[in-house]
Amino acid sequence: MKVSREQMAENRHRILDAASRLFREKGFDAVSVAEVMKAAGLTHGGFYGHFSSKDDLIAQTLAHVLAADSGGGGDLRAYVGSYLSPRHRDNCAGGCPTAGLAAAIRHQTPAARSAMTEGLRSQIDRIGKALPELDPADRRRAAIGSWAAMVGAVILARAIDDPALSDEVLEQTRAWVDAGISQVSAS
Amino acid sequence: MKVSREQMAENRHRILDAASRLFREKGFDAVSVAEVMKAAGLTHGGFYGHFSSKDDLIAQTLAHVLAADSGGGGDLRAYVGSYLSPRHRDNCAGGCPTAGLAAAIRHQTPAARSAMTEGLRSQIDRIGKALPELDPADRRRAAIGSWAAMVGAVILARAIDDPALSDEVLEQTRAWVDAGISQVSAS
DNA sequence: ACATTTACATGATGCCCATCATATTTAGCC
DNA sequence: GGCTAAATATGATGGGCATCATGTAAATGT
Repeated sequence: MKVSREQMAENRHRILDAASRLFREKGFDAVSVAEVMKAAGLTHGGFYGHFSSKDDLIAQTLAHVLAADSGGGGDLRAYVGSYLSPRHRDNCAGGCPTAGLAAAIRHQTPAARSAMTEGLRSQIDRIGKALPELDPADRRRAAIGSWAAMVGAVILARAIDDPALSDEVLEQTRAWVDAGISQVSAS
Repeated sequence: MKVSREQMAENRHRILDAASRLFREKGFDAVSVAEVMKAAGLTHGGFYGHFSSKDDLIAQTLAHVLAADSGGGGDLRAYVGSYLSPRHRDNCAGGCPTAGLAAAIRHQTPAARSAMTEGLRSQIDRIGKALPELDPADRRRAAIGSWAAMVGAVILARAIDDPALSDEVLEQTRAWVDAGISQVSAS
């Protein structure tokens, strides 16, 4: 059955949101088109009315979720603390798409890689802007280094089965990043 | 045809090596059992004589390659420099299995996660041992923070399509880690 | 030497999934 | 209000892949 233009736009949005959560939770390969559509409250048939392929869905989902990902707007220390928390580690589906998906993007289409590139660029800028006390060169270095450590720590913490070590990876990285952004210029 | 016991052991080793390279290059899902066997110079039929399932192959491959991964044996700065190099970024198949596979381990069996846990533990120890000038608490923090940043930076650098930004992520992270391991105690 | 076991090859089997074909219903326009 | 086009549903289709079944030949032990 046909639906209103407005309804269609909402459906499209629901598909992207559902895909975003499912991809972060289970990975691109482990999620079927039908599963995404079902999670969006539709059936698999209408999929190709919205997207030209699963690869297209992946690319558009990435652009969608990376644009929405508003990182360190306020206090950087608080952002780092919540990013490197057990709560975030355990919340893949609702968590940072970079931590959840970056490693898989190597195997995706150019459009997906391009979306990731823009996402990374703006994230580095956002973190840099939260470090106004540093001079520009140190600021960029601190932003990139901190972000790499944050993403790496969450990926490592999620990969292992020892909860104590996983917690420790998060907490030590948090302390390490905190120390780093307090005293960059002394290198 | 049957082969000598020695030949069989060599075949098994070749399968693990081929799987290790292919998994790092293309990811677990994108590599078929038949492809691994072919890369090892065999056909798919003999596979289940060596492994009970593809999941079993994944777990054993991880244990194999993580045990072989001798990280920062010598100079830590040199290790960091080669790890965060364009050469390593571009060499997935022969590069660090943690950078290539850690993010995918979330979706694997408990045996695979367990192998990853032990691999991380020994890598943290290795890096820590390369920082003898620090006192123990700082040493562990520096080892974990540095390793998280290294892994995260390579994953990010591999995920994006802008070579200049990719190079910059590696180089700035290298400088950031270098600075961090020079002056941890000042937090 | 021979029997037996065993490692590997060839050749199914069955499932899952991306994508396509067709039907149905209703929104959008006159 | 009726016509047309569009959005979604239901129902194929075809390929890839993990796994299994069976054949074959050579290594091993007596």
